[in-house]
Amino acid sequence: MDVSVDCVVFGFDDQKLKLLLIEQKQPGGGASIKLQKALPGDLLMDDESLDEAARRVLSELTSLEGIYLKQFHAFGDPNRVRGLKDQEWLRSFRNNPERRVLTVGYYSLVKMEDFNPKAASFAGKAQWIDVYKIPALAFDHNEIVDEALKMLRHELVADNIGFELLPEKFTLSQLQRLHEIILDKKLDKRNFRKNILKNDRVKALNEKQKGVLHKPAQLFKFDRVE
Amino acid sequence: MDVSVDCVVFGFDDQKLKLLLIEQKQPGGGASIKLQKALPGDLLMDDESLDEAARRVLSELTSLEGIYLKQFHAFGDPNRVRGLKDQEWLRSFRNNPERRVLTVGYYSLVKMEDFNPKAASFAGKAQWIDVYKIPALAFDHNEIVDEALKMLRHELVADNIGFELLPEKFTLSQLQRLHEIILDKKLDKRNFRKNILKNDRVKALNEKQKGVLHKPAQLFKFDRVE
DNA sequence: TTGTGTTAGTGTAAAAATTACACTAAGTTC
DNA sequence: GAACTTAGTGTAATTTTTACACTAACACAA
Repeated sequence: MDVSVDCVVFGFDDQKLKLLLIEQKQPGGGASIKLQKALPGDLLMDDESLDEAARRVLSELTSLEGIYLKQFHAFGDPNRVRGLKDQEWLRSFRNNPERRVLTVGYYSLVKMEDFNPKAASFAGKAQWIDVYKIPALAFDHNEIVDEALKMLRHELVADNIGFELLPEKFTLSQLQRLHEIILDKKLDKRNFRKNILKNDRVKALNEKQKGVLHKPAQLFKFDRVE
Repeated sequence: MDVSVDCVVFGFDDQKLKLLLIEQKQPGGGASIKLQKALPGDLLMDDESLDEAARRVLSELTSLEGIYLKQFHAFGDPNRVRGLKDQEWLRSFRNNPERRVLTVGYYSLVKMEDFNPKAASFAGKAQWIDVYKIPALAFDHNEIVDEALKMLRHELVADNIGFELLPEKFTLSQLQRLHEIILDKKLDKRNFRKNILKNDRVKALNEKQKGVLHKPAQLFKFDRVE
């Protein structure tokens, strides 16, 4: 059996929660097939752990290091790579396209400003897609995305990991908007701020927002070291 | 690469939290090797999903159906089956003992009364071991157990799954003792009861404990259907 | 039958956490 | 300096959580 990892990479652009998807590679030789979008992922290499593989996939795609990355579920349906389009594609790229593939899902939080797919070397291969407008993906990737979303929503409130999706310096309004969009519900401004600020690792900076046409907001950072 | 599932099966005997471990099979042919205890598990069969495999392992071992069972983590260290004793054992039982094995961990909650290892057909192969006295296990099974325990502790408070480890009819004192032992801390009786009883699915029965030499306790059941 | 041992079962007041809610402040642009 | 826009702040009411001690019901022994 083959084993792969797939990464569900979340990003946030101040308006929408997005997902990093890749366009499947077109096989060489003219015979064009129906391409689908897919999660970035790869087969495990011989001497690589699951975490290493996931980190490799991420860094090959984005050149980013030190990104938030967490295993969340293994997907092992024996038919998960047996879809028609999936088989067509696999026949072009795998020695054993029929072979069963188990995949381990990772979800990852990226500061979107840190990665511009257009600028990356394999230009255009990857793109940020609105999480609420995901098309039909290859394999069982839609299911994997759904699970990752559940996980994200859960960890967002349980562990306050929202800042992983924001720039180093952020305002509390940004963070609140992020929560509201991910959880799809309005939050009370004052209560939200109280809640965030009781976390000691959220530090106010001596710096304000600039170039906005209203009262500039205080900037904060999240202190990783305790 | 091979893929297996391993089941961390918890049980509770009113005093201790226990784990179902099996003694590794002795290879035939006299050449006795050092045997270790291990988690029940098996390689995936060709057309079997992960969940199905885990359920099969469990039902082959205990003949029980409808047991609480949940995937919790995949373990993929490339060297996780390369220990000396592990290799020795694998050489006796596997065609490709060197082959890398990824395993997916499941944790499972069993009513201990439902399964007596002594009585099962492969008598003596399995046994209940105190979770706080686990010996060195085969492969990375100690690590798997540790992760499962974390998961159990978390779900016990988050989802109140304690009754899965108790008989159909149980008393609140039993349930409290269970919580205290798993979480390793004393709980306040009154607050504990309030907390449990605000869950509508915990139903008082018209029945009391019998044969105890003190005030008999009210029995409760957990209503699975909503 | 009475007393003893043992666990079951119950309520309340104090403290802490969560919720709901509305106005002033600080910038920008015209 | 007026208009616009978002930032930022406190308090009272409600809910949730905590701490805590005595009576009730049974078995057994005397």
